[in-house]
Amino acid sequence: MSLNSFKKLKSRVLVTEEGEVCPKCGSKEIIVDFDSGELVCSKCGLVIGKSIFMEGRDWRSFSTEEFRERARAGAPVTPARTEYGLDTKIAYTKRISWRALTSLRRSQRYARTRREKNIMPALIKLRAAAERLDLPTHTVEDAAKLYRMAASKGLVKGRSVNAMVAAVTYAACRRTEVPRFLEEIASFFNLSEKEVGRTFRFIFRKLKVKIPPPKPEIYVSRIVSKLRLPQSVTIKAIKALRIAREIGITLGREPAGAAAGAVYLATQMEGISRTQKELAKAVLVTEVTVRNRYREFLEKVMPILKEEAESPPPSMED
DNA sequence: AAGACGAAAGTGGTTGA
DNA sequence: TCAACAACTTTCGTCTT
Repeated sequence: MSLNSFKKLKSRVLVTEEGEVCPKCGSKEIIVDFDSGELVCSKCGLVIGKSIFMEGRDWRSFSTEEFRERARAGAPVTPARTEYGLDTKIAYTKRISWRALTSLRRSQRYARTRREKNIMPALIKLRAAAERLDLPTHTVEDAAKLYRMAASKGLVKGRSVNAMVAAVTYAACRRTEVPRFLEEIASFFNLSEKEVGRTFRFIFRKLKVKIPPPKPEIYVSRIVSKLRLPQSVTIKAIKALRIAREIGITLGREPAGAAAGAVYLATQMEGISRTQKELAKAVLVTEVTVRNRYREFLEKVMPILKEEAESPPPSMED
C-alpha cells in the first residue's frame, strides 16, 4: 500500500504487524479502522482483530473517587482529550521505510493541528472546572462532546471560549442529572449567570439539542448530605416529590425549591429540626420559596402521603 | 432572641399577540 | 417588539417557641 492510498483512507492507519496475515486472501496489508477500532484487511475487508487501541490507562485521576469511576468505565477513548486520547498512538511497522513513516507522522500531526488545536484550551479549562466542581467522568465527557459539536458548527467563533465551556459544562450537568447550579458554574468561570445562560440557550437552540428541566429529586441527596440528614428523610422527600409530580404541583416551579420544600416536610415528619434558612441555603433559594413549597406540600401532598402509609402494606416497588 | 409565617412590592424571564 | 403574566426574591411586621 502506497502512502498516497493511505492518505485517501484518512481515518485509517496502516499497521501491518510482523507475521500478521489475512487468513482469507493472504494479504499482509492490515489496517486499523479508527471508527471501530478494528483490525481490517485492506484488500478484502475481513475483520481480523478486535482492537489495537492501547489497553492500559491513558487517563489520570484526581482523586480515588474519580479513579474508581474511570476504572469502572474502562474506556480508553474519551472526547475529553484531544484526538479522543488517541493522538500519539499511531502506526508502527517494520515494513514501511523510515522516510515514509516520518512523512506519515508529519501528516498526522498536521491533521491534529488543524482539527484539534482550536479546542485544546477549551478542554484544559473544562478539566480544571470538572476537578473543582467535582463532576463525574461521564459528565465531563458529555461536556467535551457538546463542545466539539458546537465547535464543528462554528458556534465558537467570535464568542468567548470561557462562556462556551461554562455553557457546555452546565448543559452536561443537566443532561447527566448532576445537581449543579448555573450560578456555581458561572462563578467558577468568573462570568455572570446571565452571560452563561445566554450562551447556553444560544448553542442549544442552534444545535437542536433538547435539555429537559432538572428533576427535583436530584437535589434531595445534595441537601441531605449537606445538612447531614438521615436516609429516612431522603426516602420521605422523594416520595413526597413523586406525589407532587402526579398531582402536578411541581410543573413550572423551581425544582431546587420544590426539593427543599419536600425535604423540609420530611424533616418535620421525622421530628428533626432544621431551619428553613438552612434548607434554602443548600439549594440557593430563599426561605420564602421553601416556605411556599412546604405549604403546598402540607396542603396537597401530606393527605395522600398519609393515606398511602396507612392503607396497603408497603409494596416491593417502593 | 431566633425562627416561622404571610403580605406587599420589585425583578427577570417567558409567552402570545 | 411589547405587554401581560407567573414564579421567585426582598423586605418587613407579627406571631410562636
